[in-house]
Formats: sequence, C-alpha cells, structure tokens
Amino acid sequence: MPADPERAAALKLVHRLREVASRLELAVGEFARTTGLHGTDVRALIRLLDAERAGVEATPGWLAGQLGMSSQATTAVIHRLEAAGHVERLRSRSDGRSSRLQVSDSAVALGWQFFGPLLERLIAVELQPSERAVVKRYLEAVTDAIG
Amino acid sequence: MPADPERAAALKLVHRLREVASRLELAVGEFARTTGLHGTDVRALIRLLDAERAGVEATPGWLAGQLGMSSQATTAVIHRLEAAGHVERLRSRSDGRSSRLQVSDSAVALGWQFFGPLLERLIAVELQPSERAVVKRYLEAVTDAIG
DNA sequence: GAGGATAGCTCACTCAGTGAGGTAAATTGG
DNA sequence: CCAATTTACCTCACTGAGTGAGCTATCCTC
Repeated sequence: MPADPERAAALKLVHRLREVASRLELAVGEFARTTGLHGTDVRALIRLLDAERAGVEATPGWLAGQLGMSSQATTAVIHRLEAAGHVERLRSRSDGRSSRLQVSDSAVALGWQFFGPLLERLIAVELQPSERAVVKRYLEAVTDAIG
Repeated sequence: MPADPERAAALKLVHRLREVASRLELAVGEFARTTGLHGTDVRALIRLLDAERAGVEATPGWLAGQLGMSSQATTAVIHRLEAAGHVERLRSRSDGRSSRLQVSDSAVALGWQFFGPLLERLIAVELQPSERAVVKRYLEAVTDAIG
C-alpha cells in the first residue's frame, strides 16, 4: 500500500460518512423503542414519507425493495403499520393487483415529535450556498457509487 | 411554514444524506446475504474494524452500545462470528470480567472482497482538498448533531 | 382469449433478539 | 481489608420478525 495522502483523505471521508449512517440507524432504533414500533416499521415509514415527497407511488413491492426484504415480510410490516393507524392501504388506480400506501397524519406528527429536534439541529449546520453545493455534489456522487 | 430557501436547501441536503445512509444499509444487507451472515453480524464486524482502526478496545458491552442491542443479543452475535472464525475473543488486560474482541484476517479479506469495489468507487469521487474540508466539516457537524 | 408473468397474500417454520435471572470480577464504604 | 454494591457478561426460556413454499388475482403478450 503506497502512502497516498489523497487516497487516505478520501477514505477518511468515507469513514465519517459511515459513522453518520451508523448513528442515524441508532436514532431510528431509539425512536422505534420509544414508540413501541419496530426498527423495520420506522424505516418503512421513513421510506414511505420519502416517496410521498418525491411524488412516487408507494406500493408494497416498491417498499419491499426499499427495505431489502421479502414481499411477505413487507406484507407483515404493512399490516402492523395499518393496525397502528400509521398507514392506509388505498386501491391502486393503475394496477388492480397492487395497492397504494399512504402515511397517516398521525404518523407524520409522531415522526416530527421525535425527529423534529434532530432535524432542526441538522438543518442548523451552517453552510455557505457554495459549500452546500459541494456537499450536495459529494452526496450525489456517493449515492450513484453505491446504487 | 414560511418560504425559506436556505432552510429548504439545508433540508434537501439532509434528505440526500439519509438516502446515502439508506443505500449503505441495503449494501450491508446484500453483503450479509451473499456471505450467509446476518445483517447484524456484518454491522458488528464493521464496528469492530472501526474500533481497531481508531485504537479503541472493543468489548462485548461496547459493541452492544454500538449496535443498539441488548447484551444478550450481542453475546449471540459474538458467538456466531466466533463460530464462523471471523472474531477472536481475547482476555481483557484491564478488566477480568470483560473480553477484547479481535477481527480475524479472514473476515477482513472477506470484507474487502465485497466492499472493496464499492469503497474504490467511493474514494474515486473527485474533490479538491478544499472541497474535502467542507464535506468533512459538514459530516462532523452532522455527527455531533445526531450524537 | 390462452399462456405466461407479475403483485401480493397466507401458512408453517426458523432463529434473532428480549426479559429474567445468574456468576464472577471490580469498586466502594466502614 | 472484607462485606455490600455495582458492573460486565452470560445462560435459559420464550416471542415474534422474517423466510420459503405455494396460492390467487390481475395484467400483458401474442
């Protein structure tokens, strides 16, 4: 392994990124514990909210892919969320076999209650617009590299 | 909610960050599936390697905290990793009740085999040193905000 | 419309993770 | 310096999240 400071610096950045990912995961777990939900359920809610924001129609199959889980397990997740009143299952317009998943207002409120303060702290990280562009470019490149 | 472009941009950055975290988690799951390990086991290995790199003594209790799991579950994780030959349990010098966890060379090799290409792609993201400093600062600030 | 593909579901099962409780080593207090 | 407490980890018994096998209903293609 040659001493390559460029490479070493890039590697450190990746480690920092993983550290962030790891801590986010812990926060999700903590939220799950306090609300009586399961980690998977919380992750599912988050992805469903992301889909809603992005204007993507969230189906059970789509959710399964997002969670990296089997369709059966995802069915169970949806049942749990439905029973808890966090998700509504609506009929899909385009495909009679599928269904549209919609997050309820109560779930959104619950999420804000816990993640709100965290999100505020995250947003409060001060960056110049030009710096934000750099970070954005990095995160996009990383997203592509993983996907 | 007032139209605040600064805030909106900061929020988008956070969403991108979560997207990255989410995809990293999926990659971990995929690695787990291909190696026959469990997601938790892979996450444990990663944290153990992080500890080694950082020069922190990794104990079962420390690992439990890192994974956000009970000590019993962590004991099971360590047993599985030990049985698979990925981790060795050494006696702790400072505390007779505890033990030091050391990742085996085979586990490191296994990790490189799968994560190596991904890591190379991540490192290959081109940034100027000054840009890297910006990203570093952002990630550090975010880490603090979550912790 | 028949044949195949796709989306999601139920059923039966496994095993990862939890709660209760135990042991041994470290720490504290008289 | 020894009892009482705390800490670190473990075993046991159990629960339930996630999986594989296999089903039904709908969509698509020819």
